[in-house]
Amino acid sequence: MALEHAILVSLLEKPGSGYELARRFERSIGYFWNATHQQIYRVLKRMESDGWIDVREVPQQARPDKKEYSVAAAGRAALHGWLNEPIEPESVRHDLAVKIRGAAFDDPAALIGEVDRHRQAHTDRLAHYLAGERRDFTGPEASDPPDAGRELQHVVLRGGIAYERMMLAWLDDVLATLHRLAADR
Amino acid sequence: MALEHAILVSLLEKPGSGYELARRFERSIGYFWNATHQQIYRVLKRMESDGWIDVREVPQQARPDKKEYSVAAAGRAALHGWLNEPIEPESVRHDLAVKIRGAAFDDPAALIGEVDRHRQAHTDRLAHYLAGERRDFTGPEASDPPDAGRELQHVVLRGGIAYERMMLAWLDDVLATLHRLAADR
DNA sequence: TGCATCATGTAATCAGTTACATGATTTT
DNA sequence: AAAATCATGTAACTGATTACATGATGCA
Repeated sequence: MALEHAILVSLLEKPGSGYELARRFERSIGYFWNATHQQIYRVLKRMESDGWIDVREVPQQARPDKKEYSVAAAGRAALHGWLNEPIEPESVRHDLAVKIRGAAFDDPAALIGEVDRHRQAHTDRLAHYLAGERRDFTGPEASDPPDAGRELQHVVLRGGIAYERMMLAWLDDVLATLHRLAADR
Repeated sequence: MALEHAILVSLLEKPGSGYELARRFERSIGYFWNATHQQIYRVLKRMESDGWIDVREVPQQARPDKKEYSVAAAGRAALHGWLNEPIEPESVRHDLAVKIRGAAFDDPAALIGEVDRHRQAHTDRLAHYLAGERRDFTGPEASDPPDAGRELQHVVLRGGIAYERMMLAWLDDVLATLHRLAADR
């Protein structure tokens, strides 16, 4: 399990409340890791009682108070342990691939709309990533010594960009195949 | 949930036992959907009691008897329903991406070995896919009318190939970044 | 007045993983 | 003699999803 670790990394990058973490998981981090607020609150509670994170009550005006979490020494140690422990190259779950193979036993043409929707979603994500890259990773080049955090965030973002581009190309391939099957029969 | 549906598709492509399904999930299908035998046996039982699949006891010589499952009318209907119901473009979980960002708060160089291991795993998978493509999708071209099942299986396989190629290129990018950070500091 | 945002949670259920369990045959 | 393959399952636990619940402020 690694939701704990994803939270640790996010809190090391910037301390924040459960609510803020949930929003980060919806946006940036959420593209390679997702979690709902219910899940996050539960895990934060466990992490706190395990001494991985510290809490600080932050009173706010015109807003409910929030609990700001930050990483404690034990949390850093836990992250260190996890980083030095091998993980399995993840086996993905591509629902869409199952649907495509399933379409052989149904109407392939009926899938076109669905694939189009996915294509649109990936187009949007790609645009979102590229905007983020332009915002955060252009301008003042490599400081010396280089900022490791910045470099590493950038390489992860480049991964997201490569993934979306690959998906778009593949979805075009899928659409061409579906159209071909719909045409000649 | 879609394990049921993945099983339906697999059984439509070819009826088989729980054990055989588990093996298919390890090999071909397992690259875009994974499931253990325990999970599969449980789901098969539920699907059977829901009337989605039929069972046939197959006695074998020199081997334990097996239960061969095949898709019933209700199962086909369930698949049809699922195919015509939109699914969310999946949010993936990239543990490795979390580790890479986490390395900013630890030693980036320590991650090199791990990333190398992943690179090797993806190289192996790519080779496996390409071998499968050569075996199953070369030779006698487009029959007329084309075999929809074959075409759709091929386009899914092309997706797997594109994914592995993208990952290899990205992991090279990651390795270059890690080496750079390890060198100048 | 109604909806969105900020902020936190509980409870129930469902899905997935790990461990345990059995037993024959075939291959090294 | 030991390990791998074929074949099926149960039990316990952990993780994830969905539904329910509350309550203030600010905007249209």
